[in-house]
Amino acid sequence: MLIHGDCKTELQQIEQSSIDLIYLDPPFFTQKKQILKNKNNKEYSFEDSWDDINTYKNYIQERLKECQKVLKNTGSLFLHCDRSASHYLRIALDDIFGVTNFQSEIIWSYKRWSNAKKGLLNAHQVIFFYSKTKDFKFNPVYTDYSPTTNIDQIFQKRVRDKNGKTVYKTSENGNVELIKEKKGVPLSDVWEIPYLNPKAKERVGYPTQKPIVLLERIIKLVTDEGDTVLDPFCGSGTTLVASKLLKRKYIGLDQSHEAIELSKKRLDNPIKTESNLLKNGKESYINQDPKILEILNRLHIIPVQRNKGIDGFLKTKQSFKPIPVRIQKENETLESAIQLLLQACQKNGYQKKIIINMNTLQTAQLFTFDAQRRDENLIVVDNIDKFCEEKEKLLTF
Amino acid sequence: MLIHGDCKTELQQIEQSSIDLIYLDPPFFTQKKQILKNKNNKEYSFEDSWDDINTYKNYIQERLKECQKVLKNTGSLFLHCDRSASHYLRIALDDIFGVTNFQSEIIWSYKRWSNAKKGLLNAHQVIFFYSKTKDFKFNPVYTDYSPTTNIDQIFQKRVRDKNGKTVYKTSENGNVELIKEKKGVPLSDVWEIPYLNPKAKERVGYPTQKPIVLLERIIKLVTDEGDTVLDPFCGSGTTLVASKLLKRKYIGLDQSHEAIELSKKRLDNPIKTESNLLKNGKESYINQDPKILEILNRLHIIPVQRNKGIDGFLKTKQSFKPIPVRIQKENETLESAIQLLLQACQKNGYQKKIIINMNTLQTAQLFTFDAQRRDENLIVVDNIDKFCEEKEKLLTF
DNA sequence: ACCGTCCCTGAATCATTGG
DNA sequence: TCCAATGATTCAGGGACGG
Repeated sequence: MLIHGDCKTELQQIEQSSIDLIYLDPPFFTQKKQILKNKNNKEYSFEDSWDDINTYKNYIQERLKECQKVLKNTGSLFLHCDRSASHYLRIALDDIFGVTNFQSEIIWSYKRWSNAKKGLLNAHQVIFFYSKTKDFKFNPVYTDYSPTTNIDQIFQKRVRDKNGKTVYKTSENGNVELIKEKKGVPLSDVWEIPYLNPKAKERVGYPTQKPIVLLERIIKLVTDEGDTVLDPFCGSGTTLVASKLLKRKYIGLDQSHEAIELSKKRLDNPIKTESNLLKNGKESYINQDPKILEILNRLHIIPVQRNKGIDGFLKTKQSFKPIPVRIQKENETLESAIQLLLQACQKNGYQKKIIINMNTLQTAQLFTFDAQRRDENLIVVDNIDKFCEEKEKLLTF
Repeated sequence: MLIHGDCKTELQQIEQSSIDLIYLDPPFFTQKKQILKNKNNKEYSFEDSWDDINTYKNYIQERLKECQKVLKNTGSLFLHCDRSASHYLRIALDDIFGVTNFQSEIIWSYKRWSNAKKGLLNAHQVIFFYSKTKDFKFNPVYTDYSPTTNIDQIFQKRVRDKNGKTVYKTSENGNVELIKEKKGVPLSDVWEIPYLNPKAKERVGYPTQKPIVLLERIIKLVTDEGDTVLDPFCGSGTTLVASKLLKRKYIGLDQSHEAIELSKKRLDNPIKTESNLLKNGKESYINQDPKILEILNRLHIIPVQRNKGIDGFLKTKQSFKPIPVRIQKENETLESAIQLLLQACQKNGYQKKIIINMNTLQTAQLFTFDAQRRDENLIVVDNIDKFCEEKEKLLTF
């Protein structure tokens, strides 16, 4: 739904406690008129000059109050701003939502073309995350371990010794005991997401347009399919497009008729730039050979950088499992690959180990077993594609 | 110099306009007593519980006013805080230093062991950077280009076309014109610096201890050798240790006698943890061979990821120069290395080109010249170490 | 001295072209 | 058809300059 008008009055028309997520991207108090042209030279703009900070503060405050009323008890609000007035906005939010409902100060950090400024290059904006109550809806997101994490070790069980100190548990035979799975690292409050590139197709010519991926992350975090998302300053409609792509209901408000028209057009034909940087990003895998990494990636294996014998650990949809994998290297016999893997696993009690056999990629069968290998709980994968298909099933052993 | 006492009164004893940098790391308003034990089980603590936010605000405000007075006109203040009270602190700073002297909201982001909290993992703290006047001292820091940057291109000159649009300049013969030098990417306001590891040698057992590298970055940014750094809440003395290591004068204040004693001890025997993450970090160079990268690094050459012929561009202490370099590869004759480099340089008007000859690393002479190569402005470097030594001189051609 | 306006800057990265 | 190399475009910018 798209509504043309000032959100202060329009929000009063919306049923109370009916919205799951409000994302606001109001003027930032830059004290400038924000102008941009689209590809057809049509100009879009909005005014962001104010008499003083108090005028601005009151303007936002009035609207935030209305936002609070329409939120469900399980709902959340994300307020996007920058250093210009973030401190005043935060105080207003504390006031309206209560200090205890402050959840996060999210930092959106990005690389950006630079300029001649004396001092540091500004490369972040701030998003305040408040919930209406402590019972807010939240879908945890887990990320990969950093390449520096010692993945061998975090799978080990821990106990407290007699002094109450936590130590890694070792069984009688000197082996380490392993925990079954790890979910990964909870998403942090610093989000590195590429800035909307000058050449991106996603750009529509509206000033200060935000990337769809940023909005998708927010929407997924606190809503489910079918929930309702509201953006009181919808501008070019990024929030609404992201909501639509994620099958959420959406309500967009804006004072500018042009913004509403533009949003309508975008919703009919949503274009989203797939960011390669975001996809491939920092997993710029330091030591490993690109070919090997490609295979690891295809098999959803988390790469290990610091181990002679182990190339990675297996990952399922939900978690990492302590199943070490080695891919046979180019100048390496299958036997020596196996030896290296087994050596690296020696003192660790891994239940299963996997070798990817690179000699036999074309064979129809999935596995090769023989007696000795079965004893060692070693699986030799002969057909990567088949393994890929059936992995989820196989991992429930 | 170390002074035991409340900085409010002690600051009044310090000469006005005499300090180049103040770094403060006051209590964050966590409403908890901060306690930690060192390796010998000695307990350090400080109180961070307050009646209300106003008591806290006043406490800090009074001390910030004294700080402002002792700063030189060219001086700067860095206030370290976290989300608990950053908004109130910022308002106090705006008030005391003036909005126009706000320089940056620095985000110190780090990876951290996770906890079970519902919501996002807190993984950043905030450092506000204010200058006393607009004429503050600032030593720019430049970082490497992103691997995705088209370095070939950004060396090209640009002009405005008849429509006033900026385009890259092309001379009559179709060649591109190049600008003389590039400095690199200005340091941004988001700093990814590893959190002080619980096991780091650097740790002395004082709660909320900050990493020395963080302080070093701040100190280098706004002071020179011989300048004076002041820390009114010096705690374990990290600021002072960093100042000492960088040959700055230092003044440390703290109300806790134990903190002063600890600082004294640390200053006598400073231990700094070298962070490999920070050193190797993002230079996880995707395509290039690690051996090649090591050589590039040794020669202070900025790597190019996306070019068949060019391995990197030369970097001096101050800037990058558009001088392409190729390192002869393992299975490559010198002649074919030269051909590849020349080919890659064809359309670009590079003045000089450099080949690193990997066959002759032991020879005493630095260069090989012959007539043809001189015409092509090609220098063949036969001795890397010698080249390294004399590079700065040679580059002033 | 202050404000608005113009003009210059520069790295990032997606889209397009080329092989 | 798919990479790799090249090109285009940007300014929740920022300083200089003139009224």
